[in-house]
Amino acid sequence: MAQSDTVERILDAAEILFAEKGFSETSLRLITSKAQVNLAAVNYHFGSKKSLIQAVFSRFLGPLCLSLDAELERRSVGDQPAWTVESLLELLVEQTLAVKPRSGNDLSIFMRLLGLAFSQSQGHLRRYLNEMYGKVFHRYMLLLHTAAPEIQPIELFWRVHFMMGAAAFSMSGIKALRAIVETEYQVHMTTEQVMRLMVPFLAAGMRADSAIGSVQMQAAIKKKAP
Amino acid sequence: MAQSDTVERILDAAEILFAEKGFSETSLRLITSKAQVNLAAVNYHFGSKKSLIQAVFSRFLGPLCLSLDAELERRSVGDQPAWTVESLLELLVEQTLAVKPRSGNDLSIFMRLLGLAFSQSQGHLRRYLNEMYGKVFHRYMLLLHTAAPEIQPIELFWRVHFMMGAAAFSMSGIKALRAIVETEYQVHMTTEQVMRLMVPFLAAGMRADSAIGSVQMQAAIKKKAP
DNA sequence: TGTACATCAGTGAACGCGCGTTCACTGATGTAC
DNA sequence: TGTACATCAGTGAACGCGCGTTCACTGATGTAC
Repeated sequence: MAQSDTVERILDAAEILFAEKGFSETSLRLITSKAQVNLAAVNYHFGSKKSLIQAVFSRFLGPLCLSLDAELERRSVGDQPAWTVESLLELLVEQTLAVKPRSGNDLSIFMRLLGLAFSQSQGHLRRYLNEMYGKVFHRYMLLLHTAAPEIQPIELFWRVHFMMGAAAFSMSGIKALRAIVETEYQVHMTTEQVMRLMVPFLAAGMRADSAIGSVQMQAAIKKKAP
Repeated sequence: MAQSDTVERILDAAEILFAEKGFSETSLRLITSKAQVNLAAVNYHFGSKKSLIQAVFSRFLGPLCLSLDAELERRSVGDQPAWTVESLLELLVEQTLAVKPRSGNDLSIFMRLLGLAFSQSQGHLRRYLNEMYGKVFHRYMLLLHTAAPEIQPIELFWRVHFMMGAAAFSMSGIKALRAIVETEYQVHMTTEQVMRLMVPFLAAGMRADSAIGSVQMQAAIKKKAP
């Protein structure tokens, strides 16, 4: 290899393999052989497998969060129309779709990685993502709160996670699911169309009547001493 | 150990450890030392680690699917009230909660295991679960369709998967999420309360206005020759 | 009742294997004088 | 311009470790005659 595209090649291979098999089921030997680089190159460039995992996430979450934050900033000045739940969800879809063409990879890879970040017990990864991107996430959460002020913050928190689950799960298995749709209903759908199908589903869920009151939730609330 | 509670002890330990760390991150040495049995006992009683994983799932999914199927059967005869989306979701929650007290384990363990079944790439497990419990799942899907006939089958298909995603995802990370809620909002919530919070969210999503028309989806539909 | 054998749950030690990581080394390129 | 040295990306082989699995064995209990 002339000069260093090694780092990019490792990231490309790792991204695909992690999405396919999970983190601990993907060995460095598998990654380096797919990337056609030396086994020791991962530790040379990244230091450890953990750091490689974090780098894979940063490569696509970095630009996404940057442009998402910029867009939120842009619309926060002047007399822009107020955010609605739908427009916030659509913004997220737009921004995600815009980041996609980076390496020609299928969008489902990013979504599946996102799902893994939550479901696999990689404590270091959750800490890293929270430290790096927690601020944008929090800002987005606040806007959702202003767009749906009738939902209590706690319920909003859970609903956001229900949303993320629906997205991460369906997107991560989207290849197999699209195949089923194709044979079962004779309809071909793109990943983008599935994402757009998700918007009204999620928006309706976000706007649903609160369940907090009807679920004897209040009894469980304990205010801690300040 | 006098006589064989060894099998149960292994299952108890494996269940907890799998839920905590995932399948491949949990070694047989960890399981057998927690269960206080000999390392070789797992292979003696179960044959392999894969079979142990399947046995862990069967122990709680078996009774759950049995009683869920029985309940669906019971309400299908005579002039019972028709199913609604909400009542179907609530039935699922009730049945899941009813199975829980088996060994005094926290419900979140079962939920996290269910989440792992989808998100970890254990092909053998997905095949096994589909073979064992696919029939009840299909029956439940059909009832959902009769409860929400205004949703086109394709969109219903996707919405069911959005639902499963929301459930599997939030439940599989529930321990960490509950901890966040506790520190951030000073509110303690049980897994059961979170599950009940999910019902109106999912039901509203299921009932949302169709997006198929407004999403230029029609243009993509291609009818295949019969 | 006594003996021989079969069954079965469980055991302890070892097996080979693939893992992440390390380390001494190479060879190309840049820099100082 | 020539030489000595530094830097840096990359390499090949080996390291020790923990893994799932295997196997010969034990000791208690049941069964046949």
